[in-house]
Amino acid sequence: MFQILFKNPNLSLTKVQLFLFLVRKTRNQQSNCSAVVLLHRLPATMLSRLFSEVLPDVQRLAADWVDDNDSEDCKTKDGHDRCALGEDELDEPQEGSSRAESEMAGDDDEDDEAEEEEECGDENSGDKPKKRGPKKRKMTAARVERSKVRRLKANARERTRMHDLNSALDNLRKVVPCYSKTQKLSKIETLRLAKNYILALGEILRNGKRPDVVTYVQMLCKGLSQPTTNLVAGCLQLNTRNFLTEQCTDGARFHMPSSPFSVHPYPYRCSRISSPHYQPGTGALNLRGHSYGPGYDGVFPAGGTSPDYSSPDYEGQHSPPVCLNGGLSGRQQEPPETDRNYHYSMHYSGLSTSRPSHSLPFGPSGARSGVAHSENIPPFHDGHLHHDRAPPYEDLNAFFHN
DNA sequence: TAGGCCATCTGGTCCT
DNA sequence: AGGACCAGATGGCCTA
Repeated sequence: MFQILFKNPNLSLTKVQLFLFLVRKTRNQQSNCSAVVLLHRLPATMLSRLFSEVLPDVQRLAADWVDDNDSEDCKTKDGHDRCALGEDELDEPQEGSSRAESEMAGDDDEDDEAEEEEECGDENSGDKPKKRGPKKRKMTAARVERSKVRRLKANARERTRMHDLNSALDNLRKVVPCYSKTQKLSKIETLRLAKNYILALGEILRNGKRPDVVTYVQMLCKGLSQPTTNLVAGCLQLNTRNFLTEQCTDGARFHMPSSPFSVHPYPYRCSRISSPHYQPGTGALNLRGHSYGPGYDGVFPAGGTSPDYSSPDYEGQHSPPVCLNGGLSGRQQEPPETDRNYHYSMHYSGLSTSRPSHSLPFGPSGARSGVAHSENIPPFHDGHLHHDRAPPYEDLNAFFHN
C-alpha cells in the first residue's frame, strides 16, 4: 500500500511519515503520539478507511513532491521530510525543545521506553492534540529536586549580579554632580546625568572656557525629569534666594555674593532668569525644554559658543523669582539640611574649604583650591572616604585656576 | 488610587 | 553543562 509513494526512490517516506500524513489529512489529532505504536495498534478497518479516503490526495501530492523537490530541500536536520509532514506541522512550537524545558524535564535518560509507552497509553483518553518533538521526560522527585536547586542557584547569582550592578550605580551617583545619600537619583536618572556630565566636561575641554552656569546646568539636565532637574539645579545652588537677592537692576551682569560663584565673579544675565523656560507655578526653570536652536543635540559644537542669552529670546523682565530646588517631588525631595549642606559644600565649597568640592569646572570650587576632591570617588572605591582627585579632575581644575 | 521605582523570580539566549 | 546576561512579569513600597 505504501509503494505508491515510492515511485521515486529519492522520496524516502517511511511508513511512519506516511501514517502521520494520513493522520493529518484525516484530522486525526493523535499524530504526536508514537506513530509506530499507533500504526501497529490501529485496527485494519481503520487503516483501510484512512487510506481509501486520502489515497487520491496522497497520490497527487506525492507526484507533485517528486516533481518539485528531489527531497533534499525538504529534509530537515533530523531527517524528517517537511513536505511530507507539512510545514505548519513542523513549525509548531515543540514542547520541551528549549533548555529550560529540558531542565524542567530533567536530564536523565532513564525510563525512556517506559515513558513512550506511558505517553501513548492514553491514546483514546481525549481530544488533546499531541505534540511532536522531544518528549517530556517524566519528572521524578529527584529531577524536581535538582531542578529546584539549579533554579535557586541561578536566582542567587542573579541577585548577586543585580547587587553588583546597583553598587556600581551607587558609585556612579557619587561622581555625578548631584549626590546625596538620602536623595538617591533613580537608576535611569543617574545614567542620564552621568552622560550629560561627561558631555559637558568634554565640551568644556574642547572649548577651553567656562560656560555660564545656566548653560552648564542646562547641559547637565538635558533629558532629565523635572524633579531631577530641580534637584540638580538645587545642587548647583541656583535657588530663589540667589536670584532674588542678586537681581540685577540694569539687565547686565550680576554676581551672587551668597553663592560660591561670587568668589570668582562670573557673568550672569538676569534676563536669563526670566527666560521663557521659566515655568510659572511650577517653581522650576524649564531647563529640559530649552532648545539651543537647529543642530543642537546636547553638546555644543567644538569651538562653538554658548547660547547667546543677550539675544531677544532672553530679554525681558527680571522676574518672576525662580526656585529651582523648591519643586522637588517624588523621591527626589529636598534632602535634610545637614545632608543638603554637605551636598552643596561638596560641590561648591568655594566658601567652605572644610570639604573638598565637586569638580564643577566653573566657579570658585573648580578654580580655587586644588584641594583633593573628596567626592569623586572612583567606582572602585566604596563608601565616602575622601581621596585625591583623579588626574582628569586635576587637569580640569588646573585649567580653571588659570 | 495611579504611577514610578525597585527587587526578585523566571525563562530564553549566548558564550566558554 | 553551566554561567552570564537580558527582558518580561510580578508584587511591594512610596508619593501625589
